[in-house]
Amino acid sequence: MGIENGKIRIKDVAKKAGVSTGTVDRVLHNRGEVKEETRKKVIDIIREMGYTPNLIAKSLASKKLYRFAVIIPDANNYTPYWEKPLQGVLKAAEEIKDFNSIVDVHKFKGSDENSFRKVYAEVLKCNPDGVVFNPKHKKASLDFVKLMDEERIPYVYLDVDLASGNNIAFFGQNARQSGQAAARLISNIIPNGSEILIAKLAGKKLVSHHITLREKGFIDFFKNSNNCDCKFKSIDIDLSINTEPSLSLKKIFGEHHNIKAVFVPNSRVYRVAAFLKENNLQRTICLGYDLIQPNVEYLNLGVIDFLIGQKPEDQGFNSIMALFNHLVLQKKVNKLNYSQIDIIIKENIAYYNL
Amino acid sequence: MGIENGKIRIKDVAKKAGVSTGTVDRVLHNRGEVKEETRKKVIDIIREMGYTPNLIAKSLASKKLYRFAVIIPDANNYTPYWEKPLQGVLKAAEEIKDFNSIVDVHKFKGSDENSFRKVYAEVLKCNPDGVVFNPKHKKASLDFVKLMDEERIPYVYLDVDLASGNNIAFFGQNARQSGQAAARLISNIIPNGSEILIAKLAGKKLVSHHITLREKGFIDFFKNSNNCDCKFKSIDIDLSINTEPSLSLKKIFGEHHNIKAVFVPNSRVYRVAAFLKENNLQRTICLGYDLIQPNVEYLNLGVIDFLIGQKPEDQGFNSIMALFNHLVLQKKVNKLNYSQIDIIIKENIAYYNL
DNA sequence: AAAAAAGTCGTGTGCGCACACGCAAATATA
DNA sequence: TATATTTGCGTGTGCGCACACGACTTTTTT
Repeated sequence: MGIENGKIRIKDVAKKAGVSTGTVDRVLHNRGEVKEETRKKVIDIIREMGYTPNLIAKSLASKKLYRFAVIIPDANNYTPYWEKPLQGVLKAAEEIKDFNSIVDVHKFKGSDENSFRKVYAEVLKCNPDGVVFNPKHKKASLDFVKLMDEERIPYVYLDVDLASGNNIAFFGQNARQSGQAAARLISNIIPNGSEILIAKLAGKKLVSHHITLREKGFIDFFKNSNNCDCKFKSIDIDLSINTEPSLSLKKIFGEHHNIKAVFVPNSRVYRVAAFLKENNLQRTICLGYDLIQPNVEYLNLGVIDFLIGQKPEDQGFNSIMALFNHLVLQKKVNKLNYSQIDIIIKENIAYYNL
Repeated sequence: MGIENGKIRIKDVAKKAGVSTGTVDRVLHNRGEVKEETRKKVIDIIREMGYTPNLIAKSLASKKLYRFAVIIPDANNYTPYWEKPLQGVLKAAEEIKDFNSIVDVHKFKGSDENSFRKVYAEVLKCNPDGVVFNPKHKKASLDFVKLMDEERIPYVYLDVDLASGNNIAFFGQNARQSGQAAARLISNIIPNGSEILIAKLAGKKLVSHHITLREKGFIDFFKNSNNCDCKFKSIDIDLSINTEPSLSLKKIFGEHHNIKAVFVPNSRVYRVAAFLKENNLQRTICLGYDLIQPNVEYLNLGVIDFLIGQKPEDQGFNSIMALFNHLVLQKKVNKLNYSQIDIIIKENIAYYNL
């Protein structure tokens, strides 16, 4: 190391400037107590020698402990999905822990806005240096964001893009575009004039913005494509009713005999797959979202034909790293970060589902 | 920091073991000069307290400079592909440079075994601490590997798996499986009884093992699938003849009128796409490999229907990180690392081609 | 003019670890 | 028994940086 290796240290700058390391340090951190004249000189020499701080040493010497808070829905039987971003978050936590940075994970009940409000109040009390959160509850999230802006706490959106606020970054999928990709895959396969079922399965009647966008992209693709005149049948299925989704699906398939494909714009596609299998409808093309366990099983059985993936682990990981880069390393981070739209079939799933 | 923050330091271990930090250090580095009895005790306490070294401090204190060498084919007009792994390598280099680690990139002429031999001789002279290389030339690579084994230099295979040698890791695609994925995509679309053209375009008559495996996977899929009786026509096209590939393709399409799909098991698919476009054969399903620029263009034009990607940037990046993890962080690294088999269509390419 | 305050700047210490050095006890050699 | 040699271990220093402390100079106040 040292200057002979091309690495300029504070010491080298100080020597050349004819001052002490302390003075250079004060200049570097804008901590004042330096005569303007010497400050200028030091700055010049810093530039001239191309000094860049050694991040390793910087981190070791710094007593500042960075605390990052993560607020995401609790993974449960209905939404095992959120385990994946969590994995990524924890991996990031491991990776930055030697840089005086720790990550606290807070979970809220996905469907419950008040639960979210309660959690963010807790988080604010901890005075975090940065926050990653899932702004699925728009109103509450806007309130949260306002508070963080006041306290100048930087924050990152995960999975959903609030589209307003001073977030330093967003990580998630371009929902509309993913619907278009899904449409292309299906339109490749089914004959002209087929019917397509769009099945929106939700915990309650809550169909999220996300899902709407996916559907929109899906339908738009067919609209804009000249050689494909398929008919759509879009239905909402309330999974909190325990005869569902069987009830609704039976009815639909009974009434429409030309349904060649089912598009499920969220991760509950395995519920539809179960129905298809039980009723010997495996030849119906079935496409849904996310590589959660039951979906993967039906894909391997050949009941689900395609899954759209979005690397939720990476999203979780990158969210934390965005905060870290912004605050600790003071690197620039991209604001809009769309994940890949992964197309998963039986033959390539082994290399995604790690 | 310190123990009150849950961070166990050498000092803490030493105190609890009733020895000095020096002794703990000797135990940690297996540097001997410790009585077996105390060694045991220290080891136990390390485990008990869950000590993990602070990588930051470790790196700062270490005077050792790690040099990694990378040996890959030179990217040129025929194989722009190799720019991608290089990008990943350079990104990794940037990321580890504060950890006393530097990366030297050496290029050889892809088609020339002697060029490869010359380069590896140079590399060995530099006494690298680790090597990442592309063992496309089997014989020469085996010789190289032998020399490295003698010098106990760890090495990583990139893109091609030599299947012998003491490599610490391999990064690349499962070629056979990627052929299967390709087959599924095509078989979904084309009607039963169609003909499928398999066009192997190569610089000379050199068809690599890679390509053979992709073809094998492709054909096997159809064999094992019961409801698909397609006919295959497999041809080799020598691109060093400058009337190719037009000449061969014209002939084939003239003789076979039921070709519904073309499978090109490497990145030269854009040459076929150009032919299809010129001859108004866009309706033929066209599938090939790798997201190089001309391929991407034809995908966006709708001439190429699918591309199979393999994240070569990640492969390059991960190869270096494997060496780094192995040598510097002394973490375990997986030996066999198959990349994802990315399925790329017009609608999702924007999120892959960065 | 003396005392207080403010403005500048150098020095020293510690972050957690690696490693050189050297001391003391145990063992070997004479 | 005296003298080498080995074995086992503690101490000290430095990696590049952040920051506290104190010293010295200049300016302000009384």
